[in-house]
Amino acid sequence: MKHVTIKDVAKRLNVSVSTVSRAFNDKYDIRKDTKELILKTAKEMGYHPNPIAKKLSQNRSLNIGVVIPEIINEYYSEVIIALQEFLIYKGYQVLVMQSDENGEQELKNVKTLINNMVDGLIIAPTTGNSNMDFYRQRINDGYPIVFLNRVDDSAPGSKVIFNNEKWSFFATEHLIRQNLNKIYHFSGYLDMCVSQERIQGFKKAMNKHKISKENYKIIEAGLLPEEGMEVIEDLIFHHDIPDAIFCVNDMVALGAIKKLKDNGYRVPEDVAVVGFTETRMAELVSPQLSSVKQPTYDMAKKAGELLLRHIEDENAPAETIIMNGEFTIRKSSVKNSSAGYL
Amino acid sequence: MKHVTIKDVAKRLNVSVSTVSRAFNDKYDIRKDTKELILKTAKEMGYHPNPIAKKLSQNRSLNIGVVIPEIINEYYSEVIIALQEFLIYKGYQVLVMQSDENGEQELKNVKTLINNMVDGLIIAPTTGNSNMDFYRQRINDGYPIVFLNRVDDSAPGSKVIFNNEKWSFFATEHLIRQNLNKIYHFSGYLDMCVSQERIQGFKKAMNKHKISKENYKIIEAGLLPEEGMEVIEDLIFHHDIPDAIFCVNDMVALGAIKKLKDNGYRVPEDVAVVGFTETRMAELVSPQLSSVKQPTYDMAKKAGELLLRHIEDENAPAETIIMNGEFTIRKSSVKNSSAGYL
DNA sequence: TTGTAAGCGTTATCAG
DNA sequence: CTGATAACGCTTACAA
Repeated sequence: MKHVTIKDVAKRLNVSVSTVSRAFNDKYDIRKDTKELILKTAKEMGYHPNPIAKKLSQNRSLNIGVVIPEIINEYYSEVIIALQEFLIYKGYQVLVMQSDENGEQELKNVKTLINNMVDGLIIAPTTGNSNMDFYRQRINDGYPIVFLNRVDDSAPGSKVIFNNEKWSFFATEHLIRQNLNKIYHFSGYLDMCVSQERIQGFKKAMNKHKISKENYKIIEAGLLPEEGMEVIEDLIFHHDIPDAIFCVNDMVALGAIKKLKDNGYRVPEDVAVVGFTETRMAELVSPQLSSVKQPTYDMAKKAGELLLRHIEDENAPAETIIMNGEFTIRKSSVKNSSAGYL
Repeated sequence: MKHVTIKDVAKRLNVSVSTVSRAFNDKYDIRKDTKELILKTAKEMGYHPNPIAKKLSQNRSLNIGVVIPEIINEYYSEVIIALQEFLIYKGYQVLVMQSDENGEQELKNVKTLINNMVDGLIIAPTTGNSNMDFYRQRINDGYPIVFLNRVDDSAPGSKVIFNNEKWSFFATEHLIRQNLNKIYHFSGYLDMCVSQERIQGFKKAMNKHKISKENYKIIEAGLLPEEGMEVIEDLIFHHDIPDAIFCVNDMVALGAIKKLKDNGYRVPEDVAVVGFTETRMAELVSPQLSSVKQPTYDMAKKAGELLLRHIEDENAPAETIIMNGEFTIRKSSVKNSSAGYL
């Protein structure tokens, strides 16, 4: 099973390898009929240019590395789909590696990809953003990196992020406007900037509506359903059930709803619940889950575009793109549906 | 930002490139202290062997291609995680491409990966298995390919598959044993072998228990929640609601449950429902969903092992590994919990 | 328009 | 044990 090489084709046609090479890269002058002949026989012989050799000689790989915190997460699945669609169309391969929400693994992934000569990286950092110094260095060295989500304004270089604060604010206001008394926020891990931003939005809404501190709470939950459940169990244990809960994401919200129901609380009648980062499940559960939807696909694509710009032009300026979303109100958060919120 | 190369290191230490190369590949003789010196200075200089060059000169890429039908699916997320874990540990990179449940895209993906000189492929074919002839050819040519899921016994080469028929049979029997009268199966796309196998298991259970044909039905739904919903709507429209439904997967089951509830049917009291291929959601919804669990992680890992065997030994015999699972009974399928099924 | 030959960063063969 | 040097398959000045 030998690979057919450029030499074989050249020999067969009694031309030089450069001619064959040129036939495959139309930026050089070459007579039209020789080109066609070469392309035709090459095809017959089953010749495919060897990308590895190409990479070596061109010193670029046409590969883009994508590093995500975890793959078992609809959000990042969608990111990968979007990135792949766009980048393959642009002639790049997409190499995906996942860090399992672990900073060290993330650094390993990034190094592996850099060693494999990816032309650029799109990174959604893990909780804690522990490798920012390393990234800052690379970016200063001129290595094309674009961050997606999971970083804030202060991150170096280009990035595409979601306006978490704003939409967290809206989601919270929706609860406040129903005159609910006690509103709790189940936040993500506190060392994630995304969590912090959502917390800020929550607080801002509380301040704007002059809700006193006794009437709201911010509780660190996490990102998983189990973590939402645990917090609820804890609250039940302390007889401290709020009128509404705004959760850092849908998974935590679904966990919370499950445990509430298991314990005889009705959603939304007893406790209204709102999620974030709409998953496919939001519409499938009952009650259907109110949630903030991010333009995941567009965000990823934007990140891809930005990255290509950096790859193609060393001096392209760093850009920060902040995107907005949508808040979809469904049953889980509307206590009194006659009030016109649905 | 020039890459430091083996030459730079050699020059710095006044040794030859081969010596440096040898220092990094311990299969050759080299004096211990020179080796250590080389390694040390190489590190200082920030040298990393360039995998691309390595690939070119060794004529292998240390890359494995993985082609999956869709990524926005927990099952395949888990597959990727497992494969990555195992293969990275073995010194390989994992390139993932998704076919979006489209045979042509799948073929493109496979060709791209082959052109990129992956050392082998793990493929979970899309619905219809339309590219089997192409794969058969490659396999005959000696190209290492292992199929995962989505194929049946008849597929060429090595494969790791799930015993769908058997576990579909068990799940169906669980419903029959509750003396439910009318049991319907919401199947996957009929041109998927996985669907066919699950249908076979369902039928086998019906035959064994001598259920007459008027009392069961097999309805093609698909793989998505929406498709489960549609079928339910149709049944409601025809006043044809069964006592139990066995669904091809959890997503269809969740869709079905949702629509049933929306229309005032209670699950499991009115209609018992069973899913397949346990997702994280199975435990989160109410009622919790009975489902068959596949050993996804192990299946993927096995596929990885098989592939490496083929890569390392051209003459390794093709193997077919059929794996078994677990059936977890939860509330959604137990009409009378006092009967001891829970 | 085409050919020659150097180079991309490694490994591997063969002398020494 | 170490050094030259020819591959690996392709691109790209430079010549012709």
